[in-house]
Amino acid sequence: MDTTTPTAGVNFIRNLIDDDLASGRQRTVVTRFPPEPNGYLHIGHAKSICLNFGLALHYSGRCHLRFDDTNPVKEEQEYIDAIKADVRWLGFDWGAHEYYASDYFERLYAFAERLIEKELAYVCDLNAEQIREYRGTLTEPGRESPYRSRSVAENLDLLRRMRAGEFADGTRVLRAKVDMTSPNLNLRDPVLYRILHATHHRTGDAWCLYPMYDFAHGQSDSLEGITHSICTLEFEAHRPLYDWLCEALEIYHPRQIEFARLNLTYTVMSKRRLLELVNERRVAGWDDPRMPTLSGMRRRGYPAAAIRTFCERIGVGKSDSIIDMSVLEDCVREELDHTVPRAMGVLRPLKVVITNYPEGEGEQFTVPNHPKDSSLGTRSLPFGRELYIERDDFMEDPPGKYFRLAPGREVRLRYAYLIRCDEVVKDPASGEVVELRCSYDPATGGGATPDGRKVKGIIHWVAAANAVPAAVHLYDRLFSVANPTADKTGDYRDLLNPASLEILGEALLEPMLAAAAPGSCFQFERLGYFCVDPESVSGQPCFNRTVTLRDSWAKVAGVES
RNA sequence: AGGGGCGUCGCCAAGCGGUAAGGCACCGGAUUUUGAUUCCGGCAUUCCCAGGUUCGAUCCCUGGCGCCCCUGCCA
Repeated sequence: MDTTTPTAGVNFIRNLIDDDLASGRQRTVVTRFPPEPNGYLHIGHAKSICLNFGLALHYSGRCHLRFDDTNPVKEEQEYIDAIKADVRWLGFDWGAHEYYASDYFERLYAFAERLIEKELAYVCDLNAEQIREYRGTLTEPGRESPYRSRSVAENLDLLRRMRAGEFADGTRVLRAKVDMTSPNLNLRDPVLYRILHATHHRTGDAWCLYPMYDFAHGQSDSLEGITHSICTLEFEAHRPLYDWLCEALEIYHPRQIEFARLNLTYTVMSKRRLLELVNERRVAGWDDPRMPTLSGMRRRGYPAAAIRTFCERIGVGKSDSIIDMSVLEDCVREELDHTVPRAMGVLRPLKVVITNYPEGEGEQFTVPNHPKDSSLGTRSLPFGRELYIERDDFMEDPPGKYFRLAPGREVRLRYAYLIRCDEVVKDPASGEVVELRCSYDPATGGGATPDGRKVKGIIHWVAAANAVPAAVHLYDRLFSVANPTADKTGDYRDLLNPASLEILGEALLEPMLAAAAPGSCFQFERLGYFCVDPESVSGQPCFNRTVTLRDSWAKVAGVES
């Protein structure tokens, strides 16, 4: 956590908690992260996780992991497993505090009977459509259900028979008796329980009656002694109901606090849409490196520490916002720059022959693995007469500020020699440049420049003799517009970036990279950060580009073209 | 004349009556065997608008304007 600025980590929620602690309203802080296991976690969840677990850490309290599993038709064990793995990977530990709303089903049911006994709930026989009609509209009050005044005995009998499975799905619900004329629609006798003859991933067929969010979430919070129940803005209108239920049930009453959910440019952040992308095969899966999911980012090579820094940096507020992707990328680069070893890799190879270098010979240069952190050690880099350089590092007719290789020009081969381009060999048929014939200055080995001559261009390279062939996946933004869901009349899927994935099959890497372990990350000098794909096989590695390096040349070149 | 919430630099975000923090982005410039990193410097006389209270208002009051959320037996 950044402690260099006095306001780091401070937000309105911290202020509210400080007040609660100072006034004696609370003595400790207990938060919870309450995912529904119906999809994979994304960076928006990371904001909530960092907030809730971060608060617990800051106040020496605790944070529970609670699965909000009240809708069996959408939830699966697969999601539970993935969510736990993601939270752990992000660096948080819920200890023994792993809970499930479904573990409270019996107690929740008892709460329902208590509400009926207090004449604050009733079984309603209206169907879904009728309930909607009776609810009224935003500007007109609703009407009371004809079943609203059933006796306690009848309600209890009906609810018990509902639980016993006597009635079909949709035929009856349990409703809270609040106020059908409330301007807050959530208070117009909200549904508390619905009949669902569905098998639950944890409770099996024990129940055919399942509580709604409003009758499960706050009650679970209460049972667990949550002091601050932090959720996103769309639940603000539910808070009066949250409060009403705690009062009606006369149970411990946590405080609900709402904050703005995270939005990021060039991506989408709803589980519904992410599920669509997965199901419609527009991406390779939940962990596709282009996805804003934690599993996707992990596969992409984003370090967990970078995501934590990001969540700290963006702050917590109540205004709808959309964070620029560059903020996240900056966090990723910062983390990787400090921690990751450098390597040489050529993505789009162009053959270079050093004509004055002795044939059949070679040498090894000992080079540092990190320019500033010597603790990362050194490695040996082979050099020889035949090399490969990046195609982008040669231009036959370069523009003004280009200072890489061109006919007659001299550049430094990083950590090796100065070379001059003497001749350009082209494919006679296509005119494509296929080889460069260069000469080197033997006095400039290992970076030396005895005569002090100024050579601005430094390019990366790989010796042909022992280059490792590799596949490289280049990832770019998933969508081609900053806010793909802004236009409500269009389909966000039409805005997918067709160039979000580019597969390079002919990259050549330095020998050391052949043995790189899956998941390990490197900076390919001058190109960006790359990590070994988890499904990569040894000897024929597959690298994912995590993020490019900042490229001020690209800006200049872009302006000139 | 439904209710709730929000409006401080291009994007986030501090600020809580005493005269606009910070980050990202952007623009310079220095160092550099990565056009990277690092480092220096620039970047809101102004806080949605209009009135009012006050010696003094981004912070208080009044009235506008704009955006978001709520009419699932989803969460």
